Amino acid sequence: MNYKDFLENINITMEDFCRESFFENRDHIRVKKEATVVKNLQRIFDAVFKISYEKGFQAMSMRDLSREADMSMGALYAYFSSKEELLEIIQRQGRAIVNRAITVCLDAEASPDLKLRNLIRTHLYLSEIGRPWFYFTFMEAKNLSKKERDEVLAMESFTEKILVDILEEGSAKGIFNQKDHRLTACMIKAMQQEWYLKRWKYSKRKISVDQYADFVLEFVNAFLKPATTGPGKSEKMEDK
Amino acid sequence: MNYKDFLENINITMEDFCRESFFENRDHIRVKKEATVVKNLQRIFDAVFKISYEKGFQAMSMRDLSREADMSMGALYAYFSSKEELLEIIQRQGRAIVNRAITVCLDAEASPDLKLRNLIRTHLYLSEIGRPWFYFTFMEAKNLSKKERDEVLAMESFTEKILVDILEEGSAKGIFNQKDHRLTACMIKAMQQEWYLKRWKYSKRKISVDQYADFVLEFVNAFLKPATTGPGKSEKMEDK
DNA sequence: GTCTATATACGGATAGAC
DNA sequence: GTCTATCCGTATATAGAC
Repeated sequence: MNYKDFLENINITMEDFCRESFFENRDHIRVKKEATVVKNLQRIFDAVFKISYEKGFQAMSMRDLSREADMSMGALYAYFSSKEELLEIIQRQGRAIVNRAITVCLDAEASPDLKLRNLIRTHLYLSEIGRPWFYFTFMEAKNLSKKERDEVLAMESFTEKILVDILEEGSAKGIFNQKDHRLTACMIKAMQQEWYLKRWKYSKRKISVDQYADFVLEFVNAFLKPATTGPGKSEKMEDK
Repeated sequence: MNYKDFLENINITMEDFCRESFFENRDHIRVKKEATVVKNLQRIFDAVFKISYEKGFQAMSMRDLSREADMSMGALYAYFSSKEELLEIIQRQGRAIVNRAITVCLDAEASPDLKLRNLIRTHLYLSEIGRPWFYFTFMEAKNLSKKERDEVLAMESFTEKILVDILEEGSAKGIFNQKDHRLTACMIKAMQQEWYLKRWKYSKRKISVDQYADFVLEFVNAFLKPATTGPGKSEKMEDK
């Protein structure tokens, strides 16, 4: 699997994001025509991501947003009832999509090393498509209400747990080493986050998400390789 | 070296931080008595870190700060001329201290693997002492003026460069492998950042900074170990 | 040196015209 | 559905008393 394959299989665009947001929140959205809502939500969300990337969600005024999205204040408030609700809608919708994509990519039949490879790639590719959202969520999580913040933490635990389960399975089968699986999972997550938190750096250096993913996998596999004290299964747990 | 040794050798306390801030900014600080300034700066900075950790610097009002630091608005403004200046003072002072500590820990005589070990530990231990500052800087860098933001980026490049140099030296001497040193440096930095960005997680799990440092070193070393499959350097534990 | 009180601007949110 | 005009609270920053 590479990024191109991934894009062809999973089909998630900004438009899907907006359309789903519309269906999820249609009770609260005063405008009723789907096409209009989708079009405007797209402008709103793009503007939120852009301004938040530059100076943070808290520092973004509704007037900033109105200017960037090219809509009046009044029009904006037809789509959400408060700035906080806007934040929540974006967070919730993103979580739903990530959740779904991660769950779909898990294949109970595959071997642990394939599962791990698949999961790491999927997460990186997902964060490449939805980079603005991933960055936004990481930076703005602390501004959420307690209830919403707990959801973010639950998400973090959820993805970590999946990694740990795979590592344990591989460890039991002798494919991976017997080190601390939870810490290993944390390192993997740190490397995944690095990709969307420092994206500017990799853009500048022209490192593609595929190159990055390959490197992370190599890095992780070097650590996971079981101790090969004798002439046993010394190499290659590797690749498709 | 472990955290305890580090603490005994390097002596950096919050008070030092405040005293140096005073000397650096005495022109702009209306209060002149050192003891008073140091005491009050400490209250101010502690309060800034606390509130910013909870809701971010932008969302912190000067009234919040006044309440938390137990000083009046008027008193606060005797120590800085604007909220933005306050932010800059904190950022600058922290950078100066980190810079000094990193530079001091470099030992030109040591072997690359020792240098690397030393540098990774120093950075982790430093971020353990100055956790509030590290977290703060990461999260609030985007709120700085362009000039200050460039300083943060320069700092990032600086520490990355030191890592890359060590990796190259080790690589040349056959102690490390021949992989992409810049990407390796990025992975190391990502793992260092993980420590102060997700500190709550490790506190909850009772993982000490020493345990974390050991784990990171093990992780990194597994990757850096030169391929020793046989005579000659047949790399590739990898394919694709 | 520190306080209280206040100037002034800007924030989120809404009413009502079109 | 969208716009303009506006309400009103809260923000930063300062003046002047003590």
